[in-house]
Amino acid sequence: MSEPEARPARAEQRRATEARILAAASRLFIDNGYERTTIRAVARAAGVDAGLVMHYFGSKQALFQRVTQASPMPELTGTPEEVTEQILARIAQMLAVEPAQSLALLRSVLTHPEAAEVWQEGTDRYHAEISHAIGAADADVRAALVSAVWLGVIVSRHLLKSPGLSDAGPQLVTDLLRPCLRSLTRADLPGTTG
Amino acid sequence: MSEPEARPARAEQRRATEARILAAASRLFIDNGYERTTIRAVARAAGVDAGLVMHYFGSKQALFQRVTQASPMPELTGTPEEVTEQILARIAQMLAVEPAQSLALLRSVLTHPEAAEVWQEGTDRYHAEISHAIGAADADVRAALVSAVWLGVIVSRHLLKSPGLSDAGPQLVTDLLRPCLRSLTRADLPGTTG
DNA sequence: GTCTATACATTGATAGAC
DNA sequence: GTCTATCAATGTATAGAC
Repeated sequence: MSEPEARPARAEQRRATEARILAAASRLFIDNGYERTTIRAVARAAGVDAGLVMHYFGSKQALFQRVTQASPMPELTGTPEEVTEQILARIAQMLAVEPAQSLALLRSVLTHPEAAEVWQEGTDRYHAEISHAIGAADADVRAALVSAVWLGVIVSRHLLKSPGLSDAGPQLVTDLLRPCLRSLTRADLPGTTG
Repeated sequence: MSEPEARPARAEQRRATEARILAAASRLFIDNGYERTTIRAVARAAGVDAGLVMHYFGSKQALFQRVTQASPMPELTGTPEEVTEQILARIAQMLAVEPAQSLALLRSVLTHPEAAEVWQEGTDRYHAEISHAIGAADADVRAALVSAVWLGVIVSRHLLKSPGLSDAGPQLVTDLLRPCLRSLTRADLPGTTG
């Protein structure tokens, strides 16, 4: 093998270009979804040629996977109350800063089959952990509802940009959401004082 | 004007064909969304030609509007408790039978700009009514959260077909959802007995 | 390592024959 | 009232020049 240190700039430049393409693709996938995001548009936004994008990532779907692949989430474990707080903390985090990978996936989850599949896999483990913490007969329904609430809040805020929710502070939102999620994760209903 | 009663079958056949096209379009828009639904596929499913679909509806977007135009919903009004029950009743109804117009719109709400616009208009009035019933300082955030929960539940059940939620009975779901929504529509938190 | 040129399929939409 | 033929545009993906 000849001098590997002779051309360190080559690999570095490649990584830089690749990063620019990924950033541009992420933005476009988040804003416009899978179908409406074209390779040409990604290339233009990244300041490169469309052929180069294909050369680096192979296909549009592969590029999408690279953008949406999320780091494995930490486990949800403990009592129902503890799990609820872990979920609330996670929601607060996703409200504070835009979760790029999740948003890119969520934007296309209703219209791109591959995105729906990845989403399913992710929520399956999620459901199992919540359901296990609840431990009631209808735990699976409750876990699904917790997941549905979480989905609705993130989608409404970041993607639909619902007025009144996109401006609200994470602290306020999680405070309002706490009793709501508590009622879902507690097997015994606290009773409605009506 | 010559005999208008001579050809009653003409108009009737046209209505029948139009109805078949609308039914096919509805199914495809619900299942695949706006982008992935092609005029050709609609025509094929309806057993007619693609040109005929264009001739009847003018454009793909016009066809989409015809499919997604919903009958105006009844007002939400009364005390927070009453409004909550009205929302729960509406959710129960949408869980029992597939709400075709809403689902066609919801499937594309994240990826089709026109769908997002129509959705916005619909939820604006919704928010105003809920917010008015709550009448607290953070009423707009609460109303947006109620809407987010509603969105998450319907999407999870009918579009994402979340296991554990797509099988559950409407009665069980609304019973589980009641304390959750109550906590959002009551300005005074009932307190978490932890 | 980057870009040009292009093949190939599919789309929405139009014009006109029957 | 229904269908055939076609247009113009756009998409992904590939081959090859620089």
